[in-house]
Amino acid sequence: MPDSLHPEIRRLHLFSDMAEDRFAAIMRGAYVQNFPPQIELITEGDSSDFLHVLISGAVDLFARWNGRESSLATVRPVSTFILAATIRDQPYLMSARTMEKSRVVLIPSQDVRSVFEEDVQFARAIVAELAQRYRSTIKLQKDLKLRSSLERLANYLLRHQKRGGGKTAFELETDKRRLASYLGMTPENLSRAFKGLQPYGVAVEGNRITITDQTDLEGFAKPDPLIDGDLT
Amino acid sequence: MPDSLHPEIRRLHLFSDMAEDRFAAIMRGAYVQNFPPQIELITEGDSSDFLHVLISGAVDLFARWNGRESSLATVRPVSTFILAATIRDQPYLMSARTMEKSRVVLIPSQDVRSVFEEDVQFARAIVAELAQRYRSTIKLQKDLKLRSSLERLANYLLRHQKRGGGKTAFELETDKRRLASYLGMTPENLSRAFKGLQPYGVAVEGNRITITDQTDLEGFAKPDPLIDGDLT
DNA sequence: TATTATGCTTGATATTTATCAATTACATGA
DNA sequence: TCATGTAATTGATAAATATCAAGCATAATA
Repeated sequence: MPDSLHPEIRRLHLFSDMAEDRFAAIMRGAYVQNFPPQIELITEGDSSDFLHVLISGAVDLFARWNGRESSLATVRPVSTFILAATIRDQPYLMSARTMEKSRVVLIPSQDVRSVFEEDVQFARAIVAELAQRYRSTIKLQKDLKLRSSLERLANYLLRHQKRGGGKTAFELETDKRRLASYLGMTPENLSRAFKGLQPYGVAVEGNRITITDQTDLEGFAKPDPLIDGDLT
Repeated sequence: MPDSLHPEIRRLHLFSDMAEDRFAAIMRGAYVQNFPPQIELITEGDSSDFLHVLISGAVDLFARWNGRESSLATVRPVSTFILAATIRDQPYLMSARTMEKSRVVLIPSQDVRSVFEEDVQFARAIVAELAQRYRSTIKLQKDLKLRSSLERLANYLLRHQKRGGGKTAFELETDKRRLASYLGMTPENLSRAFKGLQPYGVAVEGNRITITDQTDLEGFAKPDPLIDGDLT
């Protein structure tokens, strides 16, 4: 793996505080791979041999059961995924596939676990990361159980808008099929949900969303920092 | 707080490996409280001043939004709750209320965070616990997004049966109203769901469930270790 | 023992969401 | 440029789930 990638990975909160030689040790065993779009990187149930770090592109984390499939999260660079499985040395609970051409660093799980035992800074960083992710999934659960599909979409749009800098118009960064699955509905109903938000000030043109009435949409969506917040 | 409670708490994986003096330090600042049923111990949004350890009784973790409410988890003794909020020093995402008369140990969050910084064993235990809980919520999310309400109930019953030793007949340990909320449905629909499982070998008599046809029920429920497993 | 409160169940109906079947829009490559 | 495949939309219908209104148990209380 080229050393030129080190700084990017090092910048991740997970690795930023660890001792230099430990970091080097972890990087020695790691290697980079490039994947075309729509490649299944991970299949749920497999043993977690590698901690993955997405360097560029995008990855969809999803799950299957009884012939059905549902998208659970999107990974965007630069960030790690399937940390919990790696740490616990247990099978992956989610599958992962590239959404676009992606570059991924694979770190042998055994190395991660060893360094975790030795490096206190690293252990702490892992705690912070896990706690953060745990809280994110709790928020998702609240979103799913407390809101209707229309409300979920409305709040998704507001979150997305905020993350993009708060501009009135912005692009969806995923196809609608996947967005529907992520929000827990069918593509058909997502289409109808967009129409349903029109009266509240949402205009859709392909992947371009325009919030024509911010106040109205927020009035309907009732965003809550304990569900939609980035920081909390 | 009476020292007699120490062994019970010490037995928790979270505290079992830490140095004796650190444990003592944590226990010094802790105190016990007894609560009657239906008391709200924690309200989401509040700052996380205490790590809670349930010693006896039962606690419901739930969330509210826009006048609605949904049960997210049940805490049974002996175990901690709201660890992630404590570690991150961020507001609670869930509210908690006693389901029955309960005894709770309150450990100042500041103490937990200090010891977490000093004690490597403790930090590791926290990692293990958080990773475990994270994986549990992922499983819940899969349950919720991939299954119908009837399937969720069927699998819940099978999990519950297993946890109770696998006997043909067992008791629900919560009122049906809460169970419905936990499973993401209305009490009315839970009633109907029980009836809907009758043809698959489920008999209900108040809180007593009898699995009259294990094979049939499992054939319908299709339990999956990656959703329903305790260990994975 | 009667009485009241509470939780649970049932039936009727409404709403939400999914499914199925076409159709349209859009991008890709021959 | 046209052909072709894929995604998105639309309409019609079905299924799942929620709501509303009684009714029926059960257990606590007077």
